[in-house]
Amino acid sequence: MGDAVRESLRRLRAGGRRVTVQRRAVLLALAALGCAPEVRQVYARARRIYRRLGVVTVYRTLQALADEGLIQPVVLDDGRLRYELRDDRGHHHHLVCLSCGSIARLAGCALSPLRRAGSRRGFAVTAHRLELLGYCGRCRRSSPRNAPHS
Amino acid sequence: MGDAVRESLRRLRAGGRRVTVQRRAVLLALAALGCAPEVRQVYARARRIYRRLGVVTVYRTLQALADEGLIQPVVLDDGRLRYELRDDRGHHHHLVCLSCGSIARLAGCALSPLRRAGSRRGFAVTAHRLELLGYCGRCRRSSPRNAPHS
DNA sequence: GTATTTGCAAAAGTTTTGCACATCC
DNA sequence: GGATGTGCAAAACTTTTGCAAATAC
Repeated sequence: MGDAVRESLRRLRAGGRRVTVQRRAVLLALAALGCAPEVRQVYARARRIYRRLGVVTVYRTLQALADEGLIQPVVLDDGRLRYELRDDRGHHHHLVCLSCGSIARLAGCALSPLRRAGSRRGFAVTAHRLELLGYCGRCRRSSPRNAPHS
Repeated sequence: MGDAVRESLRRLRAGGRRVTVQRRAVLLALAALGCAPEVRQVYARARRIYRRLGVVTVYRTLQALADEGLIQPVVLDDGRLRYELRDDRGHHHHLVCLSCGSIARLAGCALSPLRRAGSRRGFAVTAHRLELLGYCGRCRRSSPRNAPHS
């Protein structure tokens, strides 16, 4: 089990929540899946770890983990619920490939001019969401596939 | 009827599509609603213009209008489908209030550093999506309400 | 032992599809 | 007249909720 998962379980317990096989499975699935998998993917993966897991439990577990601040909800174009593990590399955005749907991490965040634009209009910016859409290296080399991530 | 709506109808016809009461009603609703209303809001509003309108028609009309490039799909945190009229003021982002859910237009777009970051990784950025979340002027003045837009 | 968590079934939503009828051009 | 659109009902999905049984601590 990865250190990140072990640490999450510790913090879960510290938050007064119980550690169960189901929750461990969901965390392991999130760790294996990387950037912003959707609930159904998490469910499928976690079930390979604990066969008897139900979808409902996955929804509730993800909600609980988000409440504890251990995972981050992410919404992309398809509008489906996605979550990803928060790690010590901190805040980041995503590169979403329009051809194969792959999602990669993009460090860095140059939004100060936009935040200022918000302030000028009396709007206090406390968070933001940004995704860059386009074509990943692999798809640019081959002919683009027909299945955009939406 | 606004010029924007009249122009949209013209382009719709030019695209080989038919102009119907329903489509006119949907366009008028979009024009009245402004930034990124969700389908249900469009439906409610359009029905005030043409009583016998069905939701299904709204979904199909919005899809058709988007295919013609007359409206722009927008996805926010709640994951619901939203659309807004495209106008000649061009590309823009949104200021979304976490307290009252209001959505305002934010002109300007300073993303070149991020686009470059994408290119460095072999990713060709062709589009992006950005929302700034926070509290609008009205909500900052009063005590924030309990109903975030999600 | 007790509060928390799970799983099932069922509900609540949103969005899509099939098909007969209407309507635009 | 013929292709395009509409409306209804019903399906397909995703996400939420109620409740009895199971389980963590």
